[in-house]
Amino acid sequence: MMSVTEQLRVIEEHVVDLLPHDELKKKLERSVATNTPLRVKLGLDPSRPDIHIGHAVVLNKLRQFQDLGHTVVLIIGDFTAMIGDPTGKSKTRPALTLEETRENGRTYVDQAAKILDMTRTEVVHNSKWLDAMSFKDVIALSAKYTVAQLLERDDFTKRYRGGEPISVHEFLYPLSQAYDSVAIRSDIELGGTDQKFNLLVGREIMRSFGMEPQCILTMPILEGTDGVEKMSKSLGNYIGLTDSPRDMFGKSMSIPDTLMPRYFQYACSVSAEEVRAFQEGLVAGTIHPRNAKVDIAKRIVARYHGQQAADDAFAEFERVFVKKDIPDEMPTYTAATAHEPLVDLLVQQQLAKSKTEARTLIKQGSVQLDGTKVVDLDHVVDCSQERVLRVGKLRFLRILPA
RNA sequence: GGGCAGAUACUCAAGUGGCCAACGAGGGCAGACUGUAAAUCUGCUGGCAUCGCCUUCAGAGGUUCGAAUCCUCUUCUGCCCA
Repeated sequence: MMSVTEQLRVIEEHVVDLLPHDELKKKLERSVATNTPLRVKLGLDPSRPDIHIGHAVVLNKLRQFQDLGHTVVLIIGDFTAMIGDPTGKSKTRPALTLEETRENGRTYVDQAAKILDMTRTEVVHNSKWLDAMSFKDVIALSAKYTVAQLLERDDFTKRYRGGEPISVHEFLYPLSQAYDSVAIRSDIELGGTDQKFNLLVGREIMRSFGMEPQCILTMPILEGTDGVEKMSKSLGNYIGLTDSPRDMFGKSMSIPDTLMPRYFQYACSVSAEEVRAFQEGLVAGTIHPRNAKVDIAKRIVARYHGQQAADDAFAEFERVFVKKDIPDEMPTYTAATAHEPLVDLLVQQQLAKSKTEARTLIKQGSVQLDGTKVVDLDHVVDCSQERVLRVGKLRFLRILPA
């Protein structure tokens, strides 16, 4: 096992908050002295099963803990997901059944396994202890915290001031998450910076249960490919861990230039020195912005699909977007008849949502057949031979004769 | 329990009897340009259809030649008083 000083150096890299620092040091010292790994907690929300490179920022940090010999405890929030939404952002997130949350939890863990060492990972469901609590237990738990303390949370404050509704059960989420820490005897809990409040509640609750409080560690919330909102599936600005190499590469290339340092630092598994060199190169102009972005895109693809896939994705990108050629692979459609009206074809193959949209696309000159723009709204496609239909920059369809 | 205010398209937000498929902003999509699916500029953004028609402004009724706009009830939300 590494020395405490060395461990701290690794742990601190790229983090936003690490509180309280000296408590963690003590825990590490004890861990080394007694040869006992720390229990490192991460809670997962299984209401959305797909994880993206934003989640990966925290998962990478967990992996570092594992490489230092510590134990990761993944808590699948199946109980909390059954009840509904904690953030209040989406007002009517549907409550899931226990089975759905279990299923989502499984796929989540499968994806997390791309990053974590599963031999050093415990996976638990919080329904195990939360479902077992009686109403009396819940009241006893909620007596340990005050409304004023809960209202300190940023989004509660904002909503309260803004006259937006806050349901009582939303107050219970931080408490239930805190209780998770009690249940698994957490030494340190990780999360995004948006979780800071919830993580700190965990400390208070653990203390009131007579336990040594956990330390907390937060990682930055990675912005999505739009460069503004945080990365999330529902906003459609995410790069999924299971995205194809082509999509991963293309999405990476679509980030704003200003975001490149962030992505380089948090999505590319690089050292602090590399980050510094990268930023200096950009500022000094010795690194061309486009090459910098290609570098980032390649690293991200290589991280999840391997170097070969990264090189292929780059070559494909060059061909399709720089040379305006057509991609290697695209969806195919076998024509039902020899002649099909273009508008119907677009809708039927989901290249347009409605006929009106299909007509708009044609009018705007976005539709190409074998590289030639089609502007006739009533165009009938001759499907007696193989054709390539293109809509916009991204959507392709190979049409095969009947 | 009482009083007041509000509910508009993906989001925010105008619109208070006809000129409203509904201003504007964001988002999304597309075009031009480019170093890129970046930035910038421009267009489109309910559906069907080559005039035009159909379905929308929380829900259900009603008034009217005509309503997102007026009335009644219902549902939901916020604020104040208790």
